[in-house]
Amino acid sequence: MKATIYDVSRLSGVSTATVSRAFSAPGQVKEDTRRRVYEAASALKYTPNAIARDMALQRSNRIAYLICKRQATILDEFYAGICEGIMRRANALNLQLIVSTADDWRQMAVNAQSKQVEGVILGGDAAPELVSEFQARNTFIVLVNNRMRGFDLPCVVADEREGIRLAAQRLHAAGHRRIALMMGGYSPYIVGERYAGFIEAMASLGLPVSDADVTMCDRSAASAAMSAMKLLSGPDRPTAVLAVSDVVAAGVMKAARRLGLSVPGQLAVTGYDDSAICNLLEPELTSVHVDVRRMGETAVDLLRQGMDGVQTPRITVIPTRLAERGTV
Amino acid sequence: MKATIYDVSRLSGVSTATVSRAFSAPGQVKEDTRRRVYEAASALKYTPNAIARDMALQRSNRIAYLICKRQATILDEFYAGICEGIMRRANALNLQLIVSTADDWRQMAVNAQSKQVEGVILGGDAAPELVSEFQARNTFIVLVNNRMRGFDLPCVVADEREGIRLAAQRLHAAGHRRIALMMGGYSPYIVGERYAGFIEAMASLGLPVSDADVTMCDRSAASAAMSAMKLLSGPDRPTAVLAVSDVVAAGVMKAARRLGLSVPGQLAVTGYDDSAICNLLEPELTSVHVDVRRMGETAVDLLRQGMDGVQTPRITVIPTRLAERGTV
DNA sequence: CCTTCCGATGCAAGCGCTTACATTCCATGT
DNA sequence: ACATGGAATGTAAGCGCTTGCATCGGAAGG
Repeated sequence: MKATIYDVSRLSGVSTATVSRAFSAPGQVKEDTRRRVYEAASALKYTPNAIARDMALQRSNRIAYLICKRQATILDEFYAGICEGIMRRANALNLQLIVSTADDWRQMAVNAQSKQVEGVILGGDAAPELVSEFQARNTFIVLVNNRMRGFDLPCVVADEREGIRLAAQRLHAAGHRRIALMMGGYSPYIVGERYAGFIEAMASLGLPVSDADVTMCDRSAASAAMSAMKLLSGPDRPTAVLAVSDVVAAGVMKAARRLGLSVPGQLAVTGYDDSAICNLLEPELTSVHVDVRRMGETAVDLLRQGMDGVQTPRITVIPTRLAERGTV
Repeated sequence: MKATIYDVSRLSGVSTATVSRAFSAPGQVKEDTRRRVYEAASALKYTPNAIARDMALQRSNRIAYLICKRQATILDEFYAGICEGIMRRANALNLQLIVSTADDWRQMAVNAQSKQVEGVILGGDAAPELVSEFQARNTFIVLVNNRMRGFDLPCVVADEREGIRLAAQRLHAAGHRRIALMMGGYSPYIVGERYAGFIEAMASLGLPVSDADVTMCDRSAASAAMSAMKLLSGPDRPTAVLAVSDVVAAGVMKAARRLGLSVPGQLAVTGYDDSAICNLLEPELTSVHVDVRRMGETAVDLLRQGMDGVQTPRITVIPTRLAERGTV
């Protein structure tokens, strides 16, 4: 039913080899012949069969993006952004992309092989076993938004410390001296970096950090609001909160409203991710911006290069900046 | 390098045909033989090569999800939800999924063929030419969140009218008699349905609809806020606003705050989509819930069946319900 | 006019799997 | 002991493409 290279060959009166070359190496075919082939092809509505091509070339051009985080999926704007970047780049580079969340990674590692996946992008924090599994099947790996010690893998991460530093600096510039950190619900790597960034920034600003001012909560706004209530209801409360995500920041703002604290008047807040909700909150949320799409694109580029045997940098850092709005 | 069916065949001492059967039709192979085959396979870390299989079987098991909406992508929570459902189901049914946004659909239609795409899910409002293009290549099509007259295509849509009706009813039950509708920025189909739903609902509640109470705005919160300012600042203002999306609702709430109107005290608001932001707004937003994931899953099921030649229903309606929170 | 050489083309062998058809095996029935 | 049939297995021909190598044709050089 669908036209094959044979049909084109017959109609144009040249061999299949020539037809093949006319498409994949036009330079090797005489102008005139090439034109005849193209005519025949379009008359037959012929398009090369990518599957057969892959089969013959012994490659699959397939990559996978695994989101390794409990209940974090494409619905999470952050991962969606990365995914968006990955998709775009994959399409552009003619790579098949398989996206999967982590819940079934055990099995994923297996049919990653059967699906002939040549490279895999691991988002969130991947289990070391998973990594070994892929390495054993010598599938090329790129980490995104994570780093793993013990494994020498290329990774692309945001400049977390810088992001936090920018936020802290901004708060300091606005006159805040007592700055609290609210974090939690993220991967060890992220939590680690942001915490370290906070400590560094506070030190360089010459501000003390009290243990009471570093609070853990989970990633929901409700949980954040609860923790924030506790943090903010004391008499000697911080005047600014540096939240680990926009959702947490939203929780903090809820708590502030409940306690009758005006934002930014009596309490300044910064978020992280610069997600869509920043513009919806009242006042609009100042937040650390990361170009997630670029992270995704970079990851694919790295993967592509790695698969092609090109040497790639171990660590690619995507810059962060502060998107200033109304909460400071 | 990678073990093939031949290697397994040799090691286990049976023919490749038997190995093949041991994997794809275990019932046809004697218990004992099957075990030998499996042992050999796992010794060689063999996994069937899906590409070769597809090639032999003359099918690709590839489908595509095209988001046909300017600047709406996976970043839009709504589409992300559908996409999530599609991915899950596609993975479960062992289908390759290609996700692409609409900007390059022209070319997409072409390499959809070369990539051997067997079926395509069209999200948002697709161009009729696109549809014809696919039909010409006889690629099976399923529409999601849209319907197209002139084409007899299976589609899965949410029960928009019911959703609007539920919201209107709820507002009515809370004593509101002057209910405004704020909409815009969506596809003709969605706008049409929701508008019709509004008119229907108001009629059945015995409430009059004044033209002044139906406002158009685009999909951003800022635009919505502006329109809402106008709508709400007159002396004879509506007491409730039924917004076409959560973002628009957020804009309305902003306007209300700016005008000093308390929500829900002096103004009730309902949103649509029941997205993550509902819980972040203050007060939390009452919104129409749609099981988008199920929409995606259903679309894949429909596609699968269609590709298999099974007769499928023309229209699948996913029920909607009202997620009640604090803005009514 | 006849080599020489190179660009253009054709030939045919795979790539790893499935499957129709042929063959072999073995448990029955007689 | 032997015919018989169904179950288990083997044989080999594809699926649509690429590509190393062989072949051909014509321009350039002698």
